[in-house]
Amino acid sequence: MSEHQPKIKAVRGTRDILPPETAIWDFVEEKAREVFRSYNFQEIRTPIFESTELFARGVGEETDIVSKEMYTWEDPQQRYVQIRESYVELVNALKGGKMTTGKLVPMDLLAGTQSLTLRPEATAGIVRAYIEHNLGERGVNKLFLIGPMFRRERPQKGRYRQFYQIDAEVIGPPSSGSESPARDAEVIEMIVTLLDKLGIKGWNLQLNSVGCPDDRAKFNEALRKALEPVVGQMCSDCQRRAVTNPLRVFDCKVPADQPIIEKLPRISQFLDEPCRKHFEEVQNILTKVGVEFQINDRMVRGLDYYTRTAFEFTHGALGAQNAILGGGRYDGLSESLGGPAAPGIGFAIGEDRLVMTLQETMGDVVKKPDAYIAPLGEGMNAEAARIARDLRRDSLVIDLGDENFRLKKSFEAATKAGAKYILIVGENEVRADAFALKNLETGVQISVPRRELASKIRM
RNA sequence: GUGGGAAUAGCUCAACUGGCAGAGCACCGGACUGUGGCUCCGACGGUUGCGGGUUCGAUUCCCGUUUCCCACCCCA
Repeated sequence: MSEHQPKIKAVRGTRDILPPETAIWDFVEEKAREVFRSYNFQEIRTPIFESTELFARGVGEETDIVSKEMYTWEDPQQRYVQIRESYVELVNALKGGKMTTGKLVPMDLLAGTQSLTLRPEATAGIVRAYIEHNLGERGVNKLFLIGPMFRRERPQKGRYRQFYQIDAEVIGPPSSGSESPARDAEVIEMIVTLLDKLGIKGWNLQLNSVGCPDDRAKFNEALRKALEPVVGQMCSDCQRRAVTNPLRVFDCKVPADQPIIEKLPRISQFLDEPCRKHFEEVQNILTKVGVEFQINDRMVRGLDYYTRTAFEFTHGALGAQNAILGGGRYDGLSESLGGPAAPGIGFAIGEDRLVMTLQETMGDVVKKPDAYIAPLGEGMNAEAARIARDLRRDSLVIDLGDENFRLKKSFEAATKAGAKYILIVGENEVRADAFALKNLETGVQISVPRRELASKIRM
């Protein structure tokens, strides 16, 4: 730290997650892995950046995410271009010089760059990997992914430009049963199990079916027609929505608009027979397994790929960003990315928001040291290191001081670290090969022979 | 992207109408040279987010800017 160098800070919308808060994050991720494991999900890790086209085609060009929130850049492809140029030179020299690079490579490669994007969500990347590695050959895939996502939105509480999602997907060829309502119900019930294990109460599950693309087209049409005569009486937001995205009218919270919205057509009236039965069966299973939900036929989800089942878990005390997780079915996504038919359903938990709901109720998930070793006097660091190594190999959590500390300072450090025991390693102890072990909670101190240290500390 | 509020020590916050920038906690040292928490004493800690303007004088008023918070939008 020198003079008046301006401090470099975390950039807008990003943040450091520091201890002890990181312990809560570990706790959440541990529980997630444990629960997912019991439903036979396996972890997948995909790259944090992908080709821009993946999200444009997968998530949808017209969504807010793709149209204005992605971190996208042109990535130089120099080596590729150099090889191409020398290749062209070579060919021209041999054959008399008619060849142009335009015939060799696609336009974006000719320009020497390719468009890349930091992933704004997880599903597109997972489906890309599913297609790329022919994962459908394995039958149904139950996958989960934990990691950061990036969206260039204006930050506020519970909304960051780098945020973390815990994502899970069930995807496979239709013959594997991936289309079954049983999968929808299983995934939702799994979430409830996870929330229970995390001790999160007061959540609310909203459920809807957004039908298949045909249903939605008809619904959109009907909605437009129904809005035409009444939209003039609605709030300015709704007037705008009626033009840009009529579905969003249902998000309106203006009291005066509610009677009008109540009378608008609902997606539920436009579901075709298979979609309707599918949705009924999802509800049926959820009811049987005792998962409480509310049908909300006003809930519309913002990503283009959703079909049929859509759901959202909300939690009070999160402010305006009250959705802790959301998900749904995406039966046509694989095809739209050039892959085989691969119906799927998945969800993404906003880990930042989940941790927020936990922070209040959570006491102490930090693992405190079992013992603090206090070397006392010259040459004792080495002796202490040896003992620490033995105890740690015995799976104990050991913190270690320094031989230059006065004993008082070692005690203070041990207390601050929250250690259960302090172990003094001084000349007297080394000579006797027995060490002073004091329980910092009870104040009881005993002398313990070297070989009994681990078992005494464990008590 | 739009609108509103805020920013002072590591943390939580004071500072009247424009007049020497402070407290509690934390941290470090001492009282106490091999025994912590309690107590007492002391020290450290700041370009008042940043840049400009008004003024004899700005943490305070004005303009700009950055970041956070709240709401919109949207979503996890």
